[in-house]
Amino acid sequence: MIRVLLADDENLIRSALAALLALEEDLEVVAQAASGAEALAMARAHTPDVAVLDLQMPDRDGISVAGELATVLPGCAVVIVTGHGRAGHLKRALEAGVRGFLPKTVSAPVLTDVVRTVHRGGRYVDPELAAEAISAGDSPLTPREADVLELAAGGAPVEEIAARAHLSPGTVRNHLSSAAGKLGAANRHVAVEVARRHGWI
Amino acid sequence: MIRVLLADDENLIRSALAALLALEEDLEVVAQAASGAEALAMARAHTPDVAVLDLQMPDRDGISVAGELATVLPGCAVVIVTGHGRAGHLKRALEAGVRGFLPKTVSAPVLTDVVRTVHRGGRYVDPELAAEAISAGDSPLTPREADVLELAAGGAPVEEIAARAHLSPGTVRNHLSSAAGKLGAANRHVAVEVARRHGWI
DNA sequence: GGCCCTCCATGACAACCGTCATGGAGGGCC
DNA sequence: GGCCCTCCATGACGGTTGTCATGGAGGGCC
Repeated sequence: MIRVLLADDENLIRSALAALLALEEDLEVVAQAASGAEALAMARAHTPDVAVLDLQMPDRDGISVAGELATVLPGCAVVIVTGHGRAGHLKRALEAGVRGFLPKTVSAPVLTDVVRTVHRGGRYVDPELAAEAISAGDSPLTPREADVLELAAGGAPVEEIAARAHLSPGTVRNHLSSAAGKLGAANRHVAVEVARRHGWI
Repeated sequence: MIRVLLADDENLIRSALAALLALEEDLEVVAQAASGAEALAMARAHTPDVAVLDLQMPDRDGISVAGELATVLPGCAVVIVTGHGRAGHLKRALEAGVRGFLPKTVSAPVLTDVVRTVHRGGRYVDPELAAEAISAGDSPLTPREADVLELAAGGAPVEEIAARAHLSPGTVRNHLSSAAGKLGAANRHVAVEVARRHGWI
């Protein structure tokens, strides 16, 4: 019997996934959590074999939870499930020791199979996402460019970004321009979109 | 026995919800669909009693599907389920004849109860969302302002928006400025964010 | 009809943003 | 040390954007 921890902030989805996993005879959902912090607490309390984490949770993302889980409970394999599959997230997840990475578009049997696979010590990442991650490669943005672009994500004017980053407005414009050029974007706003789509910010 | 149609583009979530509903003795999932068009086709073929539709689907949103369903299959009650609950969407959904409206954060028993409620002819909207919709009120944007703001959503330059809307660039700027003013936004990009958050575009 | 209101459309002006050229700071390599 | 490279920072220039004042079109109301 594989003991599973399930974490997702959307109660309906979490309950539904629990119902789905419970249909399998060799799987048992021993704990559920609605946030990253709760997931860690539940993991300590119930020592599950496999943790299935949603990527997006209100307090912290599933990847940082996975990273902490790797030190707290090394024997527990982690599977990340996400609505929007971004190549950058996959890369960060694998660096954090995640053993399975799936978009929510996969069919139900895939999830149960992946839970079994990672429990046996195997790995699984969605083939389409893997291809995208390989072709996309690393982020072309320098650290400052990524910082500034992130601050620009809310649509803030340049001067406000400059104040927050402790930079001259001219420097901010330059970083934004450089980032937009690297991302093939006509202006910083579409640059933000592109970077988000790739998981680079 | 209540015959249910389930539509959601994320296969995993759809399967999980199906498993959840199948646990209830008085509910039966008679058809599933991964897109709006498929949902309509399935509805014609299987004449379900209740349709549970995701708000966001690749081809068309759940509300437009609900509107068409109301004419094609008047006896079928519609429940909309959504990840991000926006007040504007709720309003549009009710105008389209939707009888139930839920965010995915609700607990599992709520969904099954709502399916039963709408099947009996009742209605249900999430209380928190209802309160937000009432306090938020109608969109303050004029039709043209909403059109132009929607075209600006991708970060396109003004001239491109003007070409698509068959307007002068000056007029486009004016509409954007007016919309931003009404929304309390410093520029059109945050205006887009605000309008999206309220479901006005 | 006459009046008022909102919405739509346009152009002028100032402020903002993207691009360029330039130079300093730090790390890898011979 | 000397060289080269990338990253970071700054200011000047031209195009784009946001704001304002203005006027026409259409609908509701007396």
